[in-house]
Amino acid sequence: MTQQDIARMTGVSQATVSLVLNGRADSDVRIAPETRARVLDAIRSTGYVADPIARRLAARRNRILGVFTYEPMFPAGTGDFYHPFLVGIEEGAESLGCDLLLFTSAPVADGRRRIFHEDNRLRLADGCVLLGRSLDRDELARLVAEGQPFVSVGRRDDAGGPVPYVGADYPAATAAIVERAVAVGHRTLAYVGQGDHPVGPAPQTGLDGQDRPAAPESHADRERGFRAAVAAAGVTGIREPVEDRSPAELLDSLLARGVTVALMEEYADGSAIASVARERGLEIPRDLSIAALGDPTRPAPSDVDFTMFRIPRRQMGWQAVEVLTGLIEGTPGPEGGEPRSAGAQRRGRSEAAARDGSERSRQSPTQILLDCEQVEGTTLAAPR
Amino acid sequence: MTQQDIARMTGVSQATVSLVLNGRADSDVRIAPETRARVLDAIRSTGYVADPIARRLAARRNRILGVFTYEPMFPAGTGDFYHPFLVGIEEGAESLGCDLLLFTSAPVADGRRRIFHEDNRLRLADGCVLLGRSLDRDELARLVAEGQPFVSVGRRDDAGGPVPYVGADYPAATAAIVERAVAVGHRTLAYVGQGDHPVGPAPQTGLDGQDRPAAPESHADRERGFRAAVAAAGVTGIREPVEDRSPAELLDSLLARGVTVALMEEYADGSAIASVARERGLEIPRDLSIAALGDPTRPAPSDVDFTMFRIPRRQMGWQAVEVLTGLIEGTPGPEGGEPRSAGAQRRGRSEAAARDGSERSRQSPTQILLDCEQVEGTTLAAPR
DNA sequence: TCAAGATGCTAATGCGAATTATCAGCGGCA
DNA sequence: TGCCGCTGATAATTCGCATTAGCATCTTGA
Repeated sequence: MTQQDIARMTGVSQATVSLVLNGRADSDVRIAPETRARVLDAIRSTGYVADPIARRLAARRNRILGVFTYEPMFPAGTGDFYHPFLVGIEEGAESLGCDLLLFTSAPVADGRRRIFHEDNRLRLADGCVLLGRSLDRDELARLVAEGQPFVSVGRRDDAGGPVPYVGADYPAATAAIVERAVAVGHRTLAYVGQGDHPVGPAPQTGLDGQDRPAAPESHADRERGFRAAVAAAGVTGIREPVEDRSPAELLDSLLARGVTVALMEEYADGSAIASVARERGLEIPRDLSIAALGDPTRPAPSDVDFTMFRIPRRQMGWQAVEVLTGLIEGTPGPEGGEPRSAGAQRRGRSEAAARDGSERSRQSPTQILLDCEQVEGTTLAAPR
Repeated sequence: MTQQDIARMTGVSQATVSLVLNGRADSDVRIAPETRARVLDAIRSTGYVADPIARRLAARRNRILGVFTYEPMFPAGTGDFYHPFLVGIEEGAESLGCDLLLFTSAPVADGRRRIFHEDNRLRLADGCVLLGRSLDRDELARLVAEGQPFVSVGRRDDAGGPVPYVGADYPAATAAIVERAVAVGHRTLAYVGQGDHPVGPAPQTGLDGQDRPAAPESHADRERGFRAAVAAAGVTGIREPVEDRSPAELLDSLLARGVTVALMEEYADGSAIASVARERGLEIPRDLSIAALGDPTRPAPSDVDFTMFRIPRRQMGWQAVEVLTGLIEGTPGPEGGEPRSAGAQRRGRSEAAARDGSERSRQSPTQILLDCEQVEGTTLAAPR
């Protein structure tokens, strides 16, 4: 079944079938209503549908959004951390009438999937959503350089150009926790997380050579928010690394240094500390306050009602799709214009609440930070 | 970047570039080694990759597998019931070097997504995996009729022809539970599930008119296994519907009828019964045994260690992909042969353990039932 | 009555690759 | 010399659809 077949059936030309199919009714394209009806009838009766592949080849657009994840898409080990992002992405795609292409074919090299490889299939999609704790800088740079439309879920430092993203406002959310802690009387706070990289207000792009992998932006942002808030409040901020130490050792160190509240980069580490503390007969908000800086990335027991903030993961996914389609539309299509396909009419476009500042221009912003939801919880109280 | 560009750069024709790219070395296609090298160099230095779309148009194959779900793909309400299937599907696709296309663009009509609709995008993929408790018969029939390569995750009755599927062996798993119950002394067993449809050994295709929707195969299969096992053991099998009754009413009915063990079609209903029973001071294995016939489909408390069986969801997903690729390869491609694309070489094909009987022919089976894993649990004991 | 516009549709072309038929050059052999 | 066979590469075609220039035919208006 091709347009040619339909054309023969109805005694018109293939071009006419295409025009009718796409509901073209411009002034320079005229089809008699009865002809149109005849063709439509034939289309309906045969159940013909245009071959999306051929369509894409000719029209340069697909209504397919790619999704690339560095980790497996449906992971077993991350406690469904990625799941909410996908929910949001799916919602976004659905409301826009797009299909989602998961790049499961990307081969794994050096323990992670690679976007670019021989037989790269990126171009199958109109654009691409990137998911993962830390994205490869070089690949990111190449995407930017090639002008491939893409969006990262999660803020990313520039990579040879601004990287479009929809991220969570970790600095603000972390600062808010700090402020809450200070408000109830804490004066010695610890930031407990991976590594102990120097963190400045600016993205730390391998100025010092890229030998040591930088902390993922999501971590660096939290720490930055921590430092700023601590400085602003004039209290003591301590940095505690988690690697290579048992929860018990970590707890010892915290107590030894006089820390009264620990801000945990990773929820699961918070659980571990809490559990060790309990074993020692310590009581959690009383002897040591703990706050988690986000949802668990690794599976963690949920018996403790942590003081924390929640990452708006679902919304991030859905807004990422918004931004992406914006980018795609900005990219010149067939002749620098909007694609005309009738089926491609956007349905249910929402007014993506862009918070990144004023609506400075007609153009929608490509870098968005969303607020995190503060959770009261019961693990933060006045220090003894 | 097109093959044409590469061709100009190296002073050869587009055809030559294509031949080199695809590593063609047949006897009727000869390229001088040095020419080949020159072209390959150019390809590498420019980072050129063939446009998958154009490739598909010409070669008629994609390495894209479609995934269609009747419910939202990443649902919030099903307690991640579908998640393991997707994990398996992703694994399968990855090992085969295929991408996954989620048909999120399928519009919803009458409360469910439809496969067939104007502007159908099924053909984007080489084949399609179907996911969902109950698939639409008509759509299934149409898929069969059109010869579209597809596989259902979960057994399906014929629909105008055999439906390829990878399902769980519910009859056997349910029968095993019955046997375990009988072995410890139960004589009056209840099957508690939706509806109360007559169930025969054969698929009940609307002989009686399709007015009343048939039970989904997954339910019918369990019930069939139940009836058969009960009959074989010579004990009493009772049918209890769950709809329109509170767990309390259901419990009353079970006890009134002298049931000593309840086999719960749906895990969550088992939880509900157990909790009501406890509230009344009944003890669960002692006063009433309960077994769940599969993993929870709806979110359910997991505090009870149910006697049950587990659906091999992940494996089902991954085997479905296996079956699907088998079907796709069976379907004649360009000229009834195997596609030649160099990139399309299958990697990591496994010996899909087909249990559906002997290897009767070269052709791999398209209807597979996998064993469920029996879980001992603590909710089945001898009756008082 | 005739140019000027509408109207309705089609031929032709291109998208980027795969594939096939064909062609030019070159030894070797009779 | 002329024919054959072999090598290496290319022109041409195809896939199914979108798009545009343009060709008839039919109305108008003056």
